[in-house]
Amino acid sequence: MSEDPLCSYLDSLNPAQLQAVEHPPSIPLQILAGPGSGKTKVLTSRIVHLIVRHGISASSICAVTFTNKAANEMRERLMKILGKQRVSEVRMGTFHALCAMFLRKYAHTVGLERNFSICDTDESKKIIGKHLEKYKEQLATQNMTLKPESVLSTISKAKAKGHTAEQHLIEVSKKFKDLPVGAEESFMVANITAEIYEDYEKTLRQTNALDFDDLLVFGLKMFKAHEDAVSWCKHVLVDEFQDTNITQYDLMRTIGYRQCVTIVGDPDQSIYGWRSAEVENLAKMQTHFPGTAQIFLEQNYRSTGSILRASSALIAQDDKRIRKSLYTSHPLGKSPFLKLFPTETEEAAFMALEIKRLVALTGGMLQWGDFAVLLRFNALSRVVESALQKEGIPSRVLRGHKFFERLEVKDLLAYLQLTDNPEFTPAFIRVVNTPSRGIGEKSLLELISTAEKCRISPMLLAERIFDGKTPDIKPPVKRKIGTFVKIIRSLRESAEKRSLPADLIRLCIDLIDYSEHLKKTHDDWESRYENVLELISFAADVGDDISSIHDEDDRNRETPLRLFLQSSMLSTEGDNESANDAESRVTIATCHAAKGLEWPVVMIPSVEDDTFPFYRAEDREEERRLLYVACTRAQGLLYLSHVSRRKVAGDKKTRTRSPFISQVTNLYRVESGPNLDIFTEDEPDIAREDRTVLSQVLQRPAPDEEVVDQRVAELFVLSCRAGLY
DNA sequence: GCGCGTTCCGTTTTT
DNA sequence: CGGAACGCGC
Ligand SMILES: Nc1ncnc2c1ncn2[C@@H]1O[C@H](COP(=O)(O)OP(=O)(O)OP(=O)(O)O)[C@@H](O)[C@H]1O
Repeated sequence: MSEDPLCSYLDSLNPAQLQAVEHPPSIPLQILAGPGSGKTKVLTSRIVHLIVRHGISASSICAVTFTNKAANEMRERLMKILGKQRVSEVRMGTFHALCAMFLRKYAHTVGLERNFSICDTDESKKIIGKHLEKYKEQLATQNMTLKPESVLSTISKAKAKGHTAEQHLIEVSKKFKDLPVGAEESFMVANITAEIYEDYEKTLRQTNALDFDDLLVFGLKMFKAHEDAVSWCKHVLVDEFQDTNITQYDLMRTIGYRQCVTIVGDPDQSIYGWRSAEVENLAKMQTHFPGTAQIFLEQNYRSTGSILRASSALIAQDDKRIRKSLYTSHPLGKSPFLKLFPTETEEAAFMALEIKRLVALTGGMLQWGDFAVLLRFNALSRVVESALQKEGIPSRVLRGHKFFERLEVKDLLAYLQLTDNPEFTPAFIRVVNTPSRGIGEKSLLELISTAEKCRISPMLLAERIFDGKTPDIKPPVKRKIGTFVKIIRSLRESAEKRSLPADLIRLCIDLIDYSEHLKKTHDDWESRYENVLELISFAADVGDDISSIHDEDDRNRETPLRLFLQSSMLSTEGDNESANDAESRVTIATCHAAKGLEWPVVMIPSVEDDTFPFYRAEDREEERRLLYVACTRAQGLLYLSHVSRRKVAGDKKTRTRSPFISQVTNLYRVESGPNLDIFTEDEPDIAREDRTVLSQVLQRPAPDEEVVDQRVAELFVLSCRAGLY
């Protein structure tokens, strides 16, 4: 074995993994394998191999990850082998981030301004809601209503297939060509939706904005139209390929035009069908890339035998799936725990106490950060959070992009968006009267319609009124709008001097006296102000090296503000959290957010019917796969629980155990004896040999038995006291 | 135009 | 039960 990481990166790979890493770069490759088989590890090693063995320059490699977090982790792993400089040259990120990055540079090739804003789902809904008003009466004649989110979802699905508004309209008329009797209403809805799609696009273009799907659609257009945008690319690698949609697939094809592509994926882990992901892309790749090779990895390195056995039994119930072999050389370990509790309160309390018990029984081999509670949806986190808090266990809740959706964060972001892109009217509407300046609905509507008549943006109109270049509008606003214009101009001036985003936020807070505004308008201003501070610290952490294309020419570099706004729209909470922070707290997250991650101990509450599968789920099998993904995040111990009665939407509902689990236990009851039960109801008593198994699976030193005794005694004393008072 | 009280509604999953 | 939307009175 060599000490030099540039030589030893192949050493820890098994034969199949090695074969995948060394596979000829010019032959398209699919690495298909179950959870924990080292797919991501192989992808990372392959990048190193392409660079050091095949002499492909780092800047010619495009690595697509599913989340920003995954990109950061991969970057960190690569850093240890390749060094900071070279890693920063690899074009790495999500499809969305990569597209955004290149669209800044080549905006003109697809008719965009370089300072385009990214419109989030909330703003999109508002835009659609506005357009929807026109169709209210028409809908009312049929006693129908149409929700903005359903329109947006249709539009999003169309964009995921690469359909423009016009194409979508054609699709609609095709679909309804032989109008079935009784389908008049859905035809009307489809038509109205198609018309709104057109209106919505117009608004986005007018406001110099792209929505999330547009990043992909315009990115694809740009890569196709402008050869310079793709000619740098000598190899494309895509992680979590089973969850790509058609537009993303086309992006891969376009960027990987040299046919040098490597993808990794696992059909059993496809859980984003609801977002138009298509597993079929795997088969499609075989036809579009002739000679595509497949490599299967069958050894799981992550989990104990019994966790893998239970998970495999679970996914095996999906009878449409292709069977796959997956084994582990790890010991069996403790059977996954499956238990019923009366209500969610007892369930959560159990998890908290069990975490404490395990920390003691493992003599500190397990810390808070080694535990994850994985949920079907965010709302389930409430009880868990408070139960952990009550026991003094530190935790962090990964709420995806929700942090950036809080009103105090959105307010400040809107000021900055408007600073960067005065045409981004959604931001103008949000903040022109925040804090109150006496510009209410009437004035606002008047501003917007006047601006439309003059064919300029409301922001520019406001500036012109303030400058006296344009007459004031009906309810006079010149005085009131003056403060606002001055604020935006100060921010703009500072941004042009390439001020740091954190400083710009502080400046903004000062200029609008935002803390005062929060105090006046919200009782919970304290926690809201904490979010403001968190936004500042997020801004301080955004490095410009990772989110922009390196360019010697300073004039071609994006302003720090623009890069910050982009990452705030594209990143999720905890994306760039330090390992330190993650280590000291229990993680609470959704199963979706847990994709690709692993923890020594995983707990999944509410494994009930109507949760798994979720009662409104369109695709039942996808729900099963979701539970499978969650279970396979566990390395050493897995806990599933369900309750008899759960408070849902205010009233108590009777709940039953998830059918996915019942199917498995029924099967095993027939086939095996009681001791071979795939799940157990008994709380695992952690003895010395169990600690040994854990230390083996986690590759950590086993604790000193004396330390264990001491920690257990401490816990006993503490819990006796708690019992007394 | 603003602030407060009321009702009503309905709980996915995310870039 | 908790948040967003609405409506009423100032
Ligand atoms: N050859 C190996 N030797 C030792 N450990 C390995 C090996 N390959 C992978 N591992 C370990 O197994 C775990 C899972 O690896 P990785 O995350 O790459 O799997 P994966 O296939 O991407 O999983 P998933 O599909 O669940 O995302 C990691 O902790 C990794 O370090």
